[in-house]
Amino acid sequence: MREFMNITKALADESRVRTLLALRGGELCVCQITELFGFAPSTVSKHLSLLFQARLVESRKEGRWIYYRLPGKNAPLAVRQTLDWVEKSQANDPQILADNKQLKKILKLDPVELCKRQCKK
Amino acid sequence: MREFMNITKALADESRVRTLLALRGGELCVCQITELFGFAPSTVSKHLSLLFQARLVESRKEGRWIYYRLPGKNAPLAVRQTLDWVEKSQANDPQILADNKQLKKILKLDPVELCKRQCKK
DNA sequence: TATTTATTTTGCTATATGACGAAATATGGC
DNA sequence: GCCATATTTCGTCATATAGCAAAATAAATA
Repeated sequence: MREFMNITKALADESRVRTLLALRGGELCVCQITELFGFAPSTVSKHLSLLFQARLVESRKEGRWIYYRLPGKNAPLAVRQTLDWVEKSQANDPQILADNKQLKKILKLDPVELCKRQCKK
Repeated sequence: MREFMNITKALADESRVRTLLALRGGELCVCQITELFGFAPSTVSKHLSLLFQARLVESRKEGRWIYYRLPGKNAPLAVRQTLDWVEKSQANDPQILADNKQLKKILKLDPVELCKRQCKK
């Protein structure tokens, strides 16, 4: 139950749901997700931390960057069922479609420049 | 998205998840659910109201009693998928099994006596 | 080693939420 | 109509959460 409630609480915030759907296209570093939402990096980090605790995302460190991604086949059944359900429910939501579009633009930018720019702020 | 977030927020509370699973055995009146949790009736009413807004439960008025139940086949797809997911995930959870056991005892009591007792408190 | 920079942690504030009890709203029975 | 009672609504309090900015970490580079 505890684990399940970690999952439902993680899903009870729109930004976190949008994050999960944004990750469908592949892993993203924190600054790319930050760019997508326009939040402070610390806010995004907190959201990712909650998703991570619920095991709804995995992460990978590469130098100074930390990439977050959806979990693979080896993920717990509960997690996979959750992600299936969320994707099925929201794949065609207007907000999610807009996010996808915005993400494409972000992915075209040089991530190094992107991060640098955010740190200046 | 709004509707989906209503659902995820409704699920982000343990009592509400337990309520959904308690209703698998059939409709229950508010005082029966109140008895199960030991909360104040107003608290239970609020929880049911949130579940209702998310369309995760339906209700039926019979005299002074209001019965809540899981929605039928005519429920929106999103709702049915949600309930399937919750049931699949939690059907064997120890807390839920304990609730089932407790529910059996409650169902043996005369609901009229049950409600009367709660109003005295 | 010192500096830059990507991310997280911490401290803070505003808002949201869960709990209760009291009051309000039905509805049935006298 | 008046009382009893099942449920909801309202007001209040304590706690949880989302947001930010600033400080702390961690890692590449000068």
